[in-house]
Amino acid sequence: MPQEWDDTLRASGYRVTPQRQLVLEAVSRLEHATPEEIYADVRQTARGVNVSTVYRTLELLEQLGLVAHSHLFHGAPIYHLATQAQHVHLVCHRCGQVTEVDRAAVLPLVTALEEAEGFQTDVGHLTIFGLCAGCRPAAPPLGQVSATA
Amino acid sequence: MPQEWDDTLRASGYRVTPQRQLVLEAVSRLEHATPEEIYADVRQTARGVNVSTVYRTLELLEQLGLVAHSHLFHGAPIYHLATQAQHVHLVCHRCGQVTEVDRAAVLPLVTALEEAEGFQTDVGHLTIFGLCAGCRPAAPPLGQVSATA
DNA sequence: TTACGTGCAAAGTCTTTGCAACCAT
DNA sequence: ATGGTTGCAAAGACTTTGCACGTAA
Repeated sequence: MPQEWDDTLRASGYRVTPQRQLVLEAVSRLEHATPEEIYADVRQTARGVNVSTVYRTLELLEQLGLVAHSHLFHGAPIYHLATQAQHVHLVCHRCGQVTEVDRAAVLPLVTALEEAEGFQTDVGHLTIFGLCAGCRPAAPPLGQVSATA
Repeated sequence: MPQEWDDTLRASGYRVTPQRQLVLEAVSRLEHATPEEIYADVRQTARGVNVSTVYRTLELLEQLGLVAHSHLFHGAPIYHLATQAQHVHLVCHRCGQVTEVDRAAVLPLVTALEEAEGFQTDVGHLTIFGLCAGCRPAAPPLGQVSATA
């Protein structure tokens, strides 16, 4: 259903504007982007668009359930289409690489939390930090960030 | 070993100062606190301490592996003692309650990611969003944030 | 036509940085 | 004594807000 976004807007009493389309397209194209990146992307098409519009639009689109965000890095919210929300982000502490894994990978977790705590996990909002296959050492001590003195 | 923090500092060539002690105590006492909250707490004891010192100290203590932080809410880093790092935070979307569960609860996840992706999960950094037992409805549709129009 | 949405600029929040005085070692 | 630390204030990064004009419906 990624084509009826405009219906969703209108159905909720909001207007369909080029800015909103541009932002949604940017989120779709970039897949994982900060407001700033989305802003930059949008500007390549329409120079007039303002940052505040991007923020306001992202907020609206999130309210409507069209996009979602997670906090992958320090202070930078990352937006993505809600239709891709049902995956989990793996973020590598060392190289910063973001990998997506299917929600199936975390089903054992969801089940465990459900049983142990009665907690209903929001899988689409889940971000997992650690070391990716390429960065993890052979015998990894699960270390903290190495001090730089 | 929560008493040898000063040795850790000195061993790494850093000085032991009242400010650093106060910040560490605040993190310990508050358990889950933002820099702002830590600052407020520290000020109750020593009025002279400055915000920038709190930030600098948190950064240092994190480098040394004495404290750690996670991103629990919108843009707000939450600090806690690294000795309590090996637990997972469950954050309720509706009531905001933060629950801690033992890392054992996520072992199935860690194992699954290890096998499927070769990804080494940093359990201490893991924050899971969802609905807590008290907030989840009987037949919960895992909804987005409700629109306020 | 009507009022929702946008651009613009200013204000706000949170965090970082430069520098001289200060104090742990 | 000596250089790591701190306080202070200013700068920075990111996000929000007020208002008048533009525009979707």
